[in-house]
Amino acid sequence: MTDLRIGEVARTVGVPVQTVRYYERRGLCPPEGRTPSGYRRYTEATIARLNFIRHAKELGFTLREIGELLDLRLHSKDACARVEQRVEEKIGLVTRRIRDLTRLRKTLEGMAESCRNQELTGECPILEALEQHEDGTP
Amino acid sequence: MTDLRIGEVARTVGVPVQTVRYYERRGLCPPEGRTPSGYRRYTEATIARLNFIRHAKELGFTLREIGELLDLRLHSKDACARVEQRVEEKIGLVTRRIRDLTRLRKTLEGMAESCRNQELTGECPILEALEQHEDGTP
DNA sequence: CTTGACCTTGTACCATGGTGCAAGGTGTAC
DNA sequence: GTACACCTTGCACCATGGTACAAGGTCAAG
Repeated sequence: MTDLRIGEVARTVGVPVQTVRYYERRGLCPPEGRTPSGYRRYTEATIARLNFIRHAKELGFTLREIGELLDLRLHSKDACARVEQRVEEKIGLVTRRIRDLTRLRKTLEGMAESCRNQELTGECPILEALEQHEDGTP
Repeated sequence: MTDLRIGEVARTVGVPVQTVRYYERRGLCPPEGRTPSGYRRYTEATIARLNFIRHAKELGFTLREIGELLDLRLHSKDACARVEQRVEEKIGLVTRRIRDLTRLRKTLEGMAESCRNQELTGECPILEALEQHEDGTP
């Protein structure tokens, strides 16, 4: 299995090569090494990494957070116990997001339901629906 | 119930006044009106609105998306049916995020579990754990 | 009627996450 | 050896989401 150059990995995951280099500067996807002439060498692992980054970005994680998630993987050989603690932190973060999104979805579903039922009144209960959303960020 | 000035609402929700004005420029929180001398007038509703914005931002929504969510509320008097369609779209978006985050959490939980079990091997199964995350964005 | 806290507009600046372009080296194909 | 696609670095520019600052008006207290 020969290694890949930057253009190939970029094309595969669908990002510009500049973005790959930008992520490298941010420490998110270091190349495997360099060819004698200075070209960056990558493997399939980089493609998985870039797909993970793309995915995590859509979920609202910052590049910093994504880096931390990826570091859980990179440093894994060192100390499982220390890694585990950070994994638990991330689980907490993700759980909070899921809970908030679930709450938001519930509100939206209430709105849809209200819309369906009250077409006659002309006054959707939407105004109050979002008001419940005030507690927030524990 | 007298109305509020920008400093009061900003202090209440914990954002700088400039941010409130920025959100106004972005169409996210228009003032109720102006005093004769030109001060912006707000009500409690603005505070709910700003809290919603703060909250939604933490969930990874862009200001544009937040504006669309808030518009569902603003234009609600017009046409419930049209609103309902957009609400359903948002439900779809939120549902997809919840699903992806749930998947990520499952992966993280697997990582934590592996860490706990395999402290002897020195080789956490973290490297494979995230690989499953490749499908993605339907 | 001045002081101080607050408001106004306008403009400039910042960090994050890219995107593009110029100038030049590489590498294979003809 | 000369196209051509691809790579390199470096620097400039962009949008988003703010944040800060200057110059000036408002208003209640003393």
